[in-house]
Amino acid sequence: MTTTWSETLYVRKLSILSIRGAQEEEPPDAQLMRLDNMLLAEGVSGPEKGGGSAAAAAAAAAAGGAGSDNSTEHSDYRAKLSQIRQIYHTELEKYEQACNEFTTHVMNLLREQSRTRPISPKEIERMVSIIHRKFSSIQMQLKQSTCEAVMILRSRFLDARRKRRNFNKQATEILNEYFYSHLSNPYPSEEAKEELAKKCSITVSQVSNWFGNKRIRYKKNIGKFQEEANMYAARTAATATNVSTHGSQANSPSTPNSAGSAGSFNMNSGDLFMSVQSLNGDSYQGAQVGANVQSQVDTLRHVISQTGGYSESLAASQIYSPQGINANGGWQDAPTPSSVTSPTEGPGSVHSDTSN
DNA sequence: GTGCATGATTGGAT
DNA sequence: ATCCAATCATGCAC
Repeated sequence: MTTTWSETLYVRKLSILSIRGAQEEEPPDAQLMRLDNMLLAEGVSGPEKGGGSAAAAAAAAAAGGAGSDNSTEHSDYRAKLSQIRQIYHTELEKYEQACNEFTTHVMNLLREQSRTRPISPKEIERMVSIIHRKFSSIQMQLKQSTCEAVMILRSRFLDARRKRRNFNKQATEILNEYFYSHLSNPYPSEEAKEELAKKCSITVSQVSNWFGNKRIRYKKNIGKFQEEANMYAARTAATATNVSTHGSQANSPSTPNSAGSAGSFNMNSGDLFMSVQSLNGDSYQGAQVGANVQSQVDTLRHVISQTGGYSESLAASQIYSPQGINANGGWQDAPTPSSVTSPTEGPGSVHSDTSN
């Protein structure tokens, strides 16, 4: 049995209630009072209407945030809560009725027995109290399970994951554009996050989530994202007109160049070879190089002009390791790209991308 | 229905 | 505090 989110959630909350009861540290009245209070607060046991809607409104407000479509969910919540409420009340009534019936039944029995043997009023009192205790424990169970039901209902409405909505296409494009144009270091600053959030009309933490997910998923399966990368790369290239002329220049030595353009983010595993292979397709090259120009071409040209050729290891070490995902994986090892790009900072406007 | 995509959450590492 | 990695729960295409 794997515990679901709702189970863990309500079990955590419920432990406050149930642990004490199990320990019997305090009179059961206290536990009963807690249950009663909770049911009252949730609007289950209180007056017909009032507390319930307040609790529902609070839950919906907490869950909905800025959402405007929570009215249906709100009514859904209310409907379910009133369902629970109804069940609770009918059951409670049933128990009370049964208790009364059973008490009178026992009283009648005792009365009958009193003809044959003497029965003290104390004995009657004892019997009645036993019956009442039994029924009140049943009642407590009912209250507890009702609390559980309300907890589950509430946690369902409070859990954001249940109302996950995909971001709209425009937002995704903006985020992807930023991601792929900052592929060498896809860690937006706080300000950048804020700006992206504003542009996409999402929250900053959603931006953070998105980048966290994107980085990890990109790294896990670079090959899968290659096409997407190329697409956004081409788009960025189209906007970066001033560097497009250099693209062809850097384009001529095919292998190192394609590796270089891809190298900044592909140095993780066997995926590298896959992506490099795909990049060697002539249709990709220009776009890919053009896309990365803002952050890469200057570095490339610098290295190329310095080495004068392609000493494989040298080129690789100079191009890949500082900026890209290194052998250990992750961009994390290059947290300050400025130190990496600083050698090339003089000739080119390497940081033009960050100003985006 | 099933499988993949995706946003959110959680726990651990730094 | 931020990030990564794993995972959850939902959305969506088939």
